[in-house]
Amino acid sequence: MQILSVLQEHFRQVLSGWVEDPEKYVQMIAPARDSRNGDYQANLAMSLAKSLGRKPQEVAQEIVGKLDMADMWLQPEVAGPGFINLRLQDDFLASSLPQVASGENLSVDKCENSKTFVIDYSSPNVAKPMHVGHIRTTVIGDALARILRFLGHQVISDNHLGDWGTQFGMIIYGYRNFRDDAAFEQQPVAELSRIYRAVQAIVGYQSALPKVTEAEQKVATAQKQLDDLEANPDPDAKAQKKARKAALRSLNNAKEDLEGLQAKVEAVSSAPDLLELAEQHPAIEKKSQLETAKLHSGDEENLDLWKKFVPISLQEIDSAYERLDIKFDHTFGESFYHPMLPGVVQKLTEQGLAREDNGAICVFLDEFATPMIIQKSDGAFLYSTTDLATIDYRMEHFKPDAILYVVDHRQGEHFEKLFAAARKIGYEDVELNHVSFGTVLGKDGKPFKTRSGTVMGLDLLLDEAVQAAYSVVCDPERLANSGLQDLTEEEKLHIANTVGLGAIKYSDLSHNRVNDYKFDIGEMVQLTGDTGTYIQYMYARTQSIIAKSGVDVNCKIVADFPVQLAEPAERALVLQLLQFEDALNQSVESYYPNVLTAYLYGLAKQFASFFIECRVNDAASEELKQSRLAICFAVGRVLEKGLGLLGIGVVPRM
RNA sequence: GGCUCGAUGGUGAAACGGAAAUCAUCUCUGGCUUCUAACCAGAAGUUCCGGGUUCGAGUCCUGGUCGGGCUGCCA
Repeated sequence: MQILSVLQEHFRQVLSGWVEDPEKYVQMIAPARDSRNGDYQANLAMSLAKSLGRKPQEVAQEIVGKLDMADMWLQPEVAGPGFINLRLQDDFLASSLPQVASGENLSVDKCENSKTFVIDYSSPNVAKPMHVGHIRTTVIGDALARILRFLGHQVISDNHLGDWGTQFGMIIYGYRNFRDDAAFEQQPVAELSRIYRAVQAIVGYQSALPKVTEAEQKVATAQKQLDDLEANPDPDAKAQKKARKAALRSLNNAKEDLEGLQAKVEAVSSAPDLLELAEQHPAIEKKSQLETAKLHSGDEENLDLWKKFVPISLQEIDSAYERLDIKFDHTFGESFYHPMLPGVVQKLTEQGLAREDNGAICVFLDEFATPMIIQKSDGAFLYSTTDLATIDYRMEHFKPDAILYVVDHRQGEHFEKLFAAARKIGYEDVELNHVSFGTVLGKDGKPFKTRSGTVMGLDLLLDEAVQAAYSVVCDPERLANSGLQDLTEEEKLHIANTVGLGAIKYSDLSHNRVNDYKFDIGEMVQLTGDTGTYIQYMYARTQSIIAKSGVDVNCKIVADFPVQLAEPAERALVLQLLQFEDALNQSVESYYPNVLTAYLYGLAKQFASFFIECRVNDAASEELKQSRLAICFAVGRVLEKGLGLLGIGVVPRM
């Protein structure tokens, strides 16, 4: 049940007919941050008093006097400047636990106004290797889809594959000119990947090579400027400082540019086979672009190659999804929308929403200085064109209330323009939301991205996480100390897999998505701290206690166990269990999965306190033992379900 | 230049405008050897700086500083 909404309803009844905007005040009720201030707190009396011109404490008292909530609450208390502190009755908590322990949906109600969501996430480029950057969109999108579904919403997940991009020109060119037939026969995925990387490296090499000298000069110039500045400082100290800073900055920029170029050159010049190819195939970028253009204009040979390559690349992508347990309802890639693009441009032009400017077809938007270009001067369409076609398609076929785009924050402006254009077209009722997220950084704080072709492929990354999990969780000494020496190697591998993959997902989801975050596998699999591993471990402990109880604990039996809340740790734990639904709702309100991870971590920690303070299997009485078993069982269910909604599995022993 | 996002103990993070800023981690001290010690207690802050709004500001507004991103034909 949603305790918060029940509580808000009590206040709504008191406030309506008394104040103008009761909703505004009802929103000021929240779970107490500190248990010393009750279970929930209403912080509305202060601001209400202000608008009424009365004393806050007096107003708080009056509200408390009018509240009728003896059903499940203790008498509210007014504290401090006018806080109303609310505490649930122990009887209510105790009698509600069986619903969590036995109820089909863990006492979570299906929401009343179910909405239809289209969630657009993951969207890898076919034929480009997947890497760490794809994890965030995939994991966040998947978690949102699962949570919204569990709450009773209709969710359509759509993987907007990049299957029509310029990478195909590169692969087609490479395939024609330097494929290894035997390799392609045996391992087509690997061979295509090799071809793609080779062409990409050569493109980088050929474009970087002529720029190196210039970049070196820029570094020298910047260095000289800085030296001059230090030799002849500006008499004005402040101006000098500013000028020096600017000079230092441009020097650093120049150095970074140069290093980037050198890395690209180095990547090829240090590999004799690539160097040879680079010399045999000058202007490979241009040639690749021609192949792409041919493909897009319907050239049959290239189209045949495309049809041959796409399923091969998809195999690799699908195996990653399988490992991560990710499923989509639809996978409409860019190629799916390609035939609709001329129509989109034509329609917008006819409606007067788009017009030609400098050879390109643009949609001008009042809020933006630059237009959204929907057709290039060479006639080619862009990402924005495809996105508009996609909105058309989704609105027509899915009739959604909301479309969520789980895409990194660099595309913020693109989506703002896209949404503005969509509204102009007439899609005004649908919620269009860019669920943006920050960059994944390496341990050094720099973007965890490809520098000179040294990409950490997704598969390797997952392997590494599983391995790290194995060494932490399956450490022989630990297993011996924990009574787990009987685990077979197969079981250990299963545990490491669940823990390793869970660790990556949890780490990603537990960070506020708008911030950048550092990707550190070692940290993620730690058994202490705010990690998925810790929560999985606490789950295993609930199961371990149940297994040792000698009682066949299951949903049906637990429903009849009497619940006692003698210890503070028991009460706090049960309260937390009943707040699961509140946490889920808050989590999807603005699409922040870290709200749910924080809840689960809190629950796990609360269970750890309970574990220390409340003996279960040698409790003072049989009734107390049953009560505590019911609590353990409910905690296990909520942890399992909560992690499950994040796409993370559990194991009974670890 | 314009737009935009960020800055919180040494490190990494959390906090619908609410009370005394919450956790983890490192280091140090002290505890158990009890259903898995993966635990418990103690030691760290001018929430980047200045103004403002508010009964109340890490949170909102404004001006700086620093950093990331975007900025007409990439996605």
